[in-house]
Amino acid sequence: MTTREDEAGRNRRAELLGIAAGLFAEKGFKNTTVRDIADASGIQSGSLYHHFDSKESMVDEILSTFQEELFGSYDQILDSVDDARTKLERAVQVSFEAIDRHRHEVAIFQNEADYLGAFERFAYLAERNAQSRAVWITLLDDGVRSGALRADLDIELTYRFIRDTVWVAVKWYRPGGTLTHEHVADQYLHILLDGISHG
Amino acid sequence: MTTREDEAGRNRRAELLGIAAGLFAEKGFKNTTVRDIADASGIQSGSLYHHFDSKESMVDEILSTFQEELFGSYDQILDSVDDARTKLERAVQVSFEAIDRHRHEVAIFQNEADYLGAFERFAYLAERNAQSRAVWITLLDDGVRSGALRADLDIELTYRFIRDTVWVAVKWYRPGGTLTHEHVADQYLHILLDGISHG
DNA sequence: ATCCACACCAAGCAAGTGCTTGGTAGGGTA
DNA sequence: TACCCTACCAAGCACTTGCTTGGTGTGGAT
Repeated sequence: MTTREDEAGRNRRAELLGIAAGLFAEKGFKNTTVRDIADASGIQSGSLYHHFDSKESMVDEILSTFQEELFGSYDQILDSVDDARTKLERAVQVSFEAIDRHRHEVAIFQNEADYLGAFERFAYLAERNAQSRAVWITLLDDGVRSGALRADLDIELTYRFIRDTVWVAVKWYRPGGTLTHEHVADQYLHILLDGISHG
Repeated sequence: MTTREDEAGRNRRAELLGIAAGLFAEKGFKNTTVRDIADASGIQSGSLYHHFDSKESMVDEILSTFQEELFGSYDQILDSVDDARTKLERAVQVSFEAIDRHRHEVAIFQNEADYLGAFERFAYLAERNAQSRAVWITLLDDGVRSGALRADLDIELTYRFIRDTVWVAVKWYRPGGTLTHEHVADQYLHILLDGISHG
């Protein structure tokens, strides 16, 4: 009942969720057993059910918490007064930052969205997907309209290429390695905006 | 023993493998049960073991057969007398063609390479990965050396971006839809080579 | 007519799955 | 002291998993 106890409880929850997120990202949701999570946490599998209703509710909490934060960042960009090109650049940068700071969550979303999306409980995943598409399409449309981007772009395909290439980086990017997420974002924007061909 | 029986046997094998590939691609290898495959094939789960040793040997056959074909195509490109830019374009085109013709196989490789690669039996997956990297790095190096590509490219990052964006298209590309794989390859090469920014 | 290989079925086993149950040690509260 | 709450354990239940076993019907060859 006291504040101290609540905090202790929350910390333990967060700790267990972090361990679960790492396993879900590495091995997949279905392929990670409750016993795996318990072993990695140093407790018995049954004890997890003191903190969580089910394995499903663990991913649920992991994904929804992360997405709330991510889309908050996107909204800030859309609401800003920057020009179209700057907004596009910031959206790419924010995405690579998310990969840097929340790689487990990003990986889980990338790998499990299709499977989990089939359950009613995870219907919000499809909504977030549509929301994400809306963000990028808006940025690209504004870019073309303002003259910052080529007028002959296939917007839909361009959106898919950006989305895919950004998020799939979670498969190889490792924070603390030789590459910073800022550097990766810069290089990617250079390729995306200017191409790789000479002149 | 006769040729006719062999052919019938092989056709049935291929048919069952095709069904299995579709399920593995859609639901994941571990997440697809032997009973799922049997149900989709209209037989009992035990009957699959008349044709195959194990579930593992099914993916094995699916992946190794596909990779043999794909890398044959890459080798043809490397051995050709085309200039560097043409080779790069053809490699991209061949990859999108593979997505068009073997989407299940591509999807399985993309999704399961990490998991399966941990087993000795699938060590060849890591080798193929290295081989693929060698192909792209060669193409990019030649491109820079010949002046077709920008000299300031981060080759390693560029390779990752190309690889990721090409193969991840298997997640949304559907043969027989409004987009042909040739169109997608063209658009992608346009973005990759010239960028999306105006002028 | 007999044989036989092939493709399949019906039943079930051992291991692993998510989750439940009844209980306990320990620290804070009244 | 008596009480309660939190975080955990030990055991196990119902179900699913990959795979095995012994058997059956059928079509072609002899």
